[in-house]
Amino acid sequence: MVSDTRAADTRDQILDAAEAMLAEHGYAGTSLRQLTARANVNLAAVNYHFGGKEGLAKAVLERRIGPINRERMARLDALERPDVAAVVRAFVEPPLRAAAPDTANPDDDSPGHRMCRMFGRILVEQPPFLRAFLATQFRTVARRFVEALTKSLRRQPSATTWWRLHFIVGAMAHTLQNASTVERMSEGLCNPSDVDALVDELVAFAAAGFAAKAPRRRRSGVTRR
Amino acid sequence: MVSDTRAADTRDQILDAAEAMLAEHGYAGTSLRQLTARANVNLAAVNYHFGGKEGLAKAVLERRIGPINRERMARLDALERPDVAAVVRAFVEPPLRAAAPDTANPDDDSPGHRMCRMFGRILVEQPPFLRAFLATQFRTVARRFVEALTKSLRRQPSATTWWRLHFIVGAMAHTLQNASTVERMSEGLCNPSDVDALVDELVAFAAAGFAAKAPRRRRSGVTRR
DNA sequence: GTTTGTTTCAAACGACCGTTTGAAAACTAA
DNA sequence: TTAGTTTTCAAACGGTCGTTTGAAACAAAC
Repeated sequence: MVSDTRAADTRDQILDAAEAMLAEHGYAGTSLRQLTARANVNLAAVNYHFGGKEGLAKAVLERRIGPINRERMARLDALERPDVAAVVRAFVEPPLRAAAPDTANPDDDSPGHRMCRMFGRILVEQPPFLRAFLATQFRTVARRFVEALTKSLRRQPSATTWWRLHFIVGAMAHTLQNASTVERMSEGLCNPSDVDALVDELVAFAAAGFAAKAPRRRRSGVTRR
Repeated sequence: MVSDTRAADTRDQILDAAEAMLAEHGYAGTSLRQLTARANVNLAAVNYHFGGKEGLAKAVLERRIGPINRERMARLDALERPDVAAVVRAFVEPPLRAAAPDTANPDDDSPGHRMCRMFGRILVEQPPFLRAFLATQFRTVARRFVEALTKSLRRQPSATTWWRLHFIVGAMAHTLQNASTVERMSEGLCNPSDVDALVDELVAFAAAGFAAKAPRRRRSGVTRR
């Protein structure tokens, strides 16, 4: 055992650079050569510390997902009377909030922004080797929130419940990934940097959507499998 | 001018193969060699017909986005009394519906499924060179729907309106891309192949979210730029 | 048949990819 | 200092990438 800072330093530099590049170019679009150059680290360090590109991606995710999911759980547990909006907020706020931890110096390359874009990106890209990993990371959280949401509405878990949680994840991921798009299209009306407002918007939208009456089941047409 | 079918055939074979591979591996993850092998076409044909990989990607998108956006507009125009749900449906149904054009033979590799996954994938990946292209393709549609939605609620266009349209796009894109995830996590409760049900779910969710009371504006914290 | 223009094809180009290697360097513990 | 371990580094490996090239195959016009 060696209490060395060299290794930890390069590990962190690699993780930070990887987060930035995954946010911008995705997994397939990120090369270890650009990455290590940016991190001022030798190319072989990635394989030495993380075993390869896939291991690096997992480590990047692990470093962020854990704390966020723990905070989600904590917020959920802390709710005394959990109405829909509160549960939705417990679900969407931790990841969105992590986007702007640095209110004093909020620029586009702040760690929070990078982390957020990386998160949104990976959530939708889902390289094959990450599917299992992501599933284990999110399964229990998803279950608990589906439970809490159905209970808050005094309903039974159903396909509608799962669909709606899925929609919320999609809205969040797309927002994290493409915040600048909405700003451009709305010609500045929307300001993605105002995280408070963004969280309020998403919570209001998602809570109302979640509380909506479930669509009546059609006489189903084709049902495969 | 030569009225030849050779050229048109290889063009279409390339486009079909590209659609399938973009759906599965995204832009950066798709190689022209695998692509041309799958299309039974010479490697150089891509550069000959489309000028390169980027030109091919644009052509793949152009072939699908045009019809879908035209149908969105047509449906919007056809609404006599456009309430929120109807407008939302006019927006989300054409792309989702295009996922299952072949009810007689609906398997996972149907053109609709492939197209849909490609669409969802590109919408969130947004390779840099496509950003301008996508913006022009969607700007007018987005404007018209924001108009229609605000009118249906007798409101003024606001940041909230744009945010919510953005959320809907995100929910849709994420669903197109990760339909299998929700099926797995819900342990079969959700069946992404039942497009009718899926459209109803998304419309109910999105319409309710859109009609919700706008969140009251906080005393804003940081407002950058 | 010859000519002209279009489309296909095999081969190669240079560049970049992720990974491996073996030695040098840095550090710890004795 | 010495021995042993951990970490860095330059170099190279085998492959795949997108693109280019020049000749062959093809269709139509003369």
